[in-house]
Amino acid sequence: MLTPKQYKLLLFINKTIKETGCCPSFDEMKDALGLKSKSGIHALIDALVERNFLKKLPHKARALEVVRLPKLKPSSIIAEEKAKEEALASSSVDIPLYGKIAAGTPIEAIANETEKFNVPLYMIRGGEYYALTIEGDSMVEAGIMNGDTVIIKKCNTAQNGDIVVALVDDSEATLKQIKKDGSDVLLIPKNSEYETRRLPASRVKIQGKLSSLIRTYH
Amino acid sequence: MLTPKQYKLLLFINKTIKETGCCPSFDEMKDALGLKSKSGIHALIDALVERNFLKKLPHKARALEVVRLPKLKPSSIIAEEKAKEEALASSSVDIPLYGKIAAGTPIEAIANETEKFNVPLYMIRGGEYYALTIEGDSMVEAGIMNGDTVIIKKCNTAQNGDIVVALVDDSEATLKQIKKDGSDVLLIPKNSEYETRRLPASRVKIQGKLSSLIRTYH
DNA sequence: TTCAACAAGAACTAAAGTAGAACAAAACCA
DNA sequence: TGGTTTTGTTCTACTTTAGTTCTTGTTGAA
Repeated sequence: MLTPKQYKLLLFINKTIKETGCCPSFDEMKDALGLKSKSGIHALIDALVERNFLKKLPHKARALEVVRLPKLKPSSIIAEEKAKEEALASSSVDIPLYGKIAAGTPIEAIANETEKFNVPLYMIRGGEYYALTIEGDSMVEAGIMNGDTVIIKKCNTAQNGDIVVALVDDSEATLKQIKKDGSDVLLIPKNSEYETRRLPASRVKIQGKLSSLIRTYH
Repeated sequence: MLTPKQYKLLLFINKTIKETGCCPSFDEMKDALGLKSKSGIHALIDALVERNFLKKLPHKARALEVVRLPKLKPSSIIAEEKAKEEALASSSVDIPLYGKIAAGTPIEAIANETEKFNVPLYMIRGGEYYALTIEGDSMVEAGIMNGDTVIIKKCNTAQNGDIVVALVDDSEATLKQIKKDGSDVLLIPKNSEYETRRLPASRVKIQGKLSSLIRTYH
């Protein structure tokens, strides 16, 4: 309907008339819009008259009349709609569920067509995440049970004691606690029936860090 | 009546005018529809003018006016909205977080002013739920660790072997596995260092059943 | 296949906005 | 009334923004 300048001017004219009772001069309008010449105001007014928002008496001073204003939605409604949209956007997100992990195929091999897993947004702040389903009981003493879903934050490095998704020899992915021991890496299961594996660091790639865990009881 | 694109564009124009008072430029419209060229916008606008949804002043900038809005939505738009609604509905809800549980105050005593805890909707189907934070290690062998958050489904009864929130003597709430033994009830911790308690059924009220568990690592 | 809708990009044209100045009409004030 | 001030009009020149037109494809449905 209107260009931004036209709209701004129309509002200014309307406001001035409402407040002072008489309409602003061209100079006042150019100051209000931050212009240095009033010729532009003239063009804007012509456009507003043409679009039937203003009436004017030619060659008369301060003889403008606002015919109508574009009807806006109340700003409260706009704010409400925005809040709704934000709530929708910020509630939760889908992250890929890459499949099961225990010992077996590396994650990237399963990473093609996968399910999505919906998690609350507060679980995933800053970074890229994916989900895995736990298979086996090698981490039960860390409270990670068979069938649990774990949320993994992608990363390449880890600190001693972190529980990570480790890829061994580019072929076998597993979730274990990691510790560095010189040039070796220890992959520590949290189950006394399993044994810690010691591997040269070159054979182990970290594919992510355990970020959270979700378990559902039937 | 209208193609999905035409419908979307018309809505966008209407929304922009209603919110800002001035109508969008071709470039803004192409961005809003995710196009890379504004020539497509031109065609869409022509179509909308032809169908008498829009009026325009040719060769004028931002000189569009919405004549009317369609009462019928293109079916693909309806489908899209449905999908969106479903996504929203299936995303998540807030349930009350009543506090910590271990041994101590009954839940209803803490139930007054509480935090909210946001969980994905698929975790809570049919029934009333609340959340608790686990304090202590009496259930570690069931994979329930100190600091975990558990989602509890309210109920009054349980089956043998369920993990429940049990209220003893109306004064002490605890999360334990439950088993019935004649007129007695067994409250079984899942930690060999703790002892099973045997209580007459009359002293034990069930306040909910363990439904799911959420753990966040630092 | 053929048609209509859609998409992209470029080339082109027109309008909007900016500025400065000159001038004419009106408003104002002794 | 006449002169002064205020105000509105018009013109040119230029830059930026916006709209139009064309060509070339793609896609999906009748």
